[in-house]
Amino acid sequence: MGHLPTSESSCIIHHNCLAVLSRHSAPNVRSQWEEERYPEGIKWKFLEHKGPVFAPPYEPLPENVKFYYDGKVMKLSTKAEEVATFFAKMLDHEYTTKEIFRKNFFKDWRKEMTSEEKSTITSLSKCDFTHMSQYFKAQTEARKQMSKEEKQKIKEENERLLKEYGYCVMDNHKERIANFKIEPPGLFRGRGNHPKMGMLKRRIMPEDIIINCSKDSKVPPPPPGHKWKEVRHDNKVTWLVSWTENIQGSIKYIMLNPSSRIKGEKDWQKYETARRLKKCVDKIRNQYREDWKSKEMKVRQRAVALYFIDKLALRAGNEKEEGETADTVGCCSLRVEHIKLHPELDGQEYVVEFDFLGKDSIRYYNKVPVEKRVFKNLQLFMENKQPEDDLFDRLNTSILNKHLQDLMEGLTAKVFRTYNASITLQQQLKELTNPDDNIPAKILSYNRANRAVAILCNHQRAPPKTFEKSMMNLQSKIDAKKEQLADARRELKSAKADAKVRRDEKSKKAVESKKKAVQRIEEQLMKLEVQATDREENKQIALSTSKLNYLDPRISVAWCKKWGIPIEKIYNKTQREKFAWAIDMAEEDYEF
DNA sequence: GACCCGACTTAGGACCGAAGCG
DNA sequence: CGCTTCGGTCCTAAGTCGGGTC
Repeated sequence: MGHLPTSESSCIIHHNCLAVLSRHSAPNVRSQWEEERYPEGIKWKFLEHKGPVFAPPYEPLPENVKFYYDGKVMKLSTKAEEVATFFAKMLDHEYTTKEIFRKNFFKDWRKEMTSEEKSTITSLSKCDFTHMSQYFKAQTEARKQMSKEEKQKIKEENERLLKEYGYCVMDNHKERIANFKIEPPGLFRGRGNHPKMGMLKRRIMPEDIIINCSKDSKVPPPPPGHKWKEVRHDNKVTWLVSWTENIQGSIKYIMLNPSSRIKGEKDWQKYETARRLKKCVDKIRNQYREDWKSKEMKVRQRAVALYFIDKLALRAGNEKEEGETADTVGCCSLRVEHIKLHPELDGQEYVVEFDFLGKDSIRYYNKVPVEKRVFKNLQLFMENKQPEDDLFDRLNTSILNKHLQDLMEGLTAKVFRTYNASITLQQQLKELTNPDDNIPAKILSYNRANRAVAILCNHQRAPPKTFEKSMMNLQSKIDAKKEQLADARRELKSAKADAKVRRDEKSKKAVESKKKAVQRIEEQLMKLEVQATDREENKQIALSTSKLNYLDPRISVAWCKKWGIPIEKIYNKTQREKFAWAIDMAEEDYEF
């Protein structure tokens, strides 16, 4: 295998290049630099990789694992059996009880059956997968029980695969690939109420695969007996491998890891755009407030939508094809049924109550007081409409983004999310960091600032399955600690009384040690209570998404430098790799 | 301007090994 | 030591947005 360097050292160079540039440069210098290296949309000059790793082939079940139809044992053809195992593996999941899931699955399963199977198996409810399911559970159990040596062997095999296929060379750099393994076949599980749940996600073959690499590279060979769909040499894109998936008909890609030069630069660029927005956001805000009064309905709708995007960090909200995906919306696709207007609510005037499902079917629920003009406009937009009608019927993301482009080069709806997230972090850090705090307390403040952003962006998570239980465990620990404290206090009291009577050194010492014990227990109790609050506050909030995608890492790096916090306390290894550019370039006085 | 497609970013959940705790 | 909890990684779905076509 030709050009892949074995040394890691070649990776280091590019971060320093970024750092050197950034210290002296205004944001636009960078694009000049980029233009020097890559004229008009060229992403690389050299690209070589080993191609994808395919999912392991299907291994038929052992003879003794039975499938039953209508109470009778039935031996399935290999293809039908494979699809049946997908269902059997999900039997415990409530998915498999859902009407749509079952219907979609059964339809696709039947396509894999032989004609005899098809004529026999006519009802999913007569299928009994429990024996298969038990077998897989036993397998999982067996895997857990594996010896250290066996586990080590698997680990080594994975490392070998990573070493062989997990890297590529792009323009003199050895780079880590993000997802070099092809997605295995299985049953599609959409998020939320997805109309396609349960459909068969088919096995991807070399014949489905488009390879992208440079002409002067060593083209990866397809597996023996197979051919690639196509080999192309397109240096205007960053992907190495692509294929078309069969559920939505969309294209999937193999691309580089976030630590790569190409991703890092893009990330940097994203934050630079957000910083440019910072410079003109006041002007833009004044503008959209003016537009609330416009004679043109289209302009008013645009201005109200933009206000929501800015104030509430809503997503743009592209139109979606009905029936193809879960019914979710963003700002421009809000419908009348998603908001309620309250002229007065809980002592506040002009409150808008939002209730809709956003990306990933995550609920957005918020009651927001808005300015009178916005409120009146919303009333106007809703006049003579049905609940299922679009709130902004004269607006879509393309109109909005074209307008934004006129306000600032490179401005789109999502830049507001990046801008507001980053500026919020910066403000919150300033506000919450207490210089006298020790390091753990400062980190707590950091997490609080992070949390403020996560709430703004509505980054939620399902409460961990064991949340209630673990909360109860924690509570009983707290209760136990309280009792312990009460005991310790009683002991202290009696020791004091004792010392008063005896007046000797020994009893004085006893008092001192009891005092210390009380203090220690008080501290432990406080720690537990802080932990409980923290956990409760974090119950439904996911911090990682904003940390990874919305917060300019230079803010965090600067904060760490300023307060002497080791960067490792804020970013783990993966995150440090992704944000290497920022760690290199940000000084303690960095301002977003 | 509606529609479609391609390329890319953003997203939450499953899983698993390590750390923490009694 | 055995249990629970935590944190990191992997996985892949679901968005955004620009460009092309008609």
